[in-house]
Amino acid sequence: MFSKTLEYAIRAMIFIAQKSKAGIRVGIKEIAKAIDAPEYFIAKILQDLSRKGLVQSLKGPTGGFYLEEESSHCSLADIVKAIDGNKLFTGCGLGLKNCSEIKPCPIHYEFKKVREDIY
Amino acid sequence: MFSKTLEYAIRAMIFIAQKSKAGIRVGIKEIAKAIDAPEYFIAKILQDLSRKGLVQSLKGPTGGFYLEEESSHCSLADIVKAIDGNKLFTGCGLGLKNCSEIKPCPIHYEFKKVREDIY
DNA sequence: TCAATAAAAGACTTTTTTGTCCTTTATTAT
DNA sequence: ATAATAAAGGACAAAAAAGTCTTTTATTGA
Repeated sequence: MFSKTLEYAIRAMIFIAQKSKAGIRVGIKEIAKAIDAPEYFIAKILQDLSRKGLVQSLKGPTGGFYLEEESSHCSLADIVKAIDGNKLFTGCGLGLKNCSEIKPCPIHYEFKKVREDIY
Repeated sequence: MFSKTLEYAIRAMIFIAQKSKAGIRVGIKEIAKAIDAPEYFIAKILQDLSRKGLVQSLKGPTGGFYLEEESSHCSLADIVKAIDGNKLFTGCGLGLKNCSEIKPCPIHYEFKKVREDIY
């Protein structure tokens, strides 16, 4: 369903959100341990999400990752889109190029329901 | 959502089912062209599905792939399970090992609904 | 029986995803 | 100022997925 990268990203964002709500910034090591993900790998992922503005970070001692008020309303779909683009929400379930509402593939409407649920 | 292998598998199975309904066996080349998939790759996939009994095949001239009466009732979920195992239907949406009904992950119930829809 | 045909099987190569390490840059507290 | 800390960035390495090619085996029709 979701790629490893996306799984780690969602897990990390949830963890950071919880800590951030309590006013605490968390470092990569703590995050990696808490969500059971490879440290250097989740670091890369968070760097990416940070550049895209979904999470905030601060270098140096007492630094770490946290969510600004604005970022704390980020949805699961926002994370999916930041990591994998929105092919999950716009692409055909069978990967067909010319599938559309007018020319639907055999699973078009069922898949539409699934994708809307994820959203 | 689905891997390329799975996408091709589903597309091929649908195509074979249609042809088979008309009593026609179809060869790899025809399938590959019809579903727009790499010929040798879909060959591998169908060999696998053939071994697992989801599709039938016959070698030699006039040979090809087809569905027996029995196989023609195969569902999309059957194909998913044959290719990817049933991790999509039993695993946690966030990839957590210890997620369960008793100890659900943050998206457990939403994901359950999605997976049931796919099924 | 033999040549032609088409799937099965096995060995590959390429690309993508996943995971790791090392150096640089920014920040803090002393 | 400076030493310690922690994220950012870039360069790799390993594993998995996707794709290709060649040889073998089974079947058919002439």
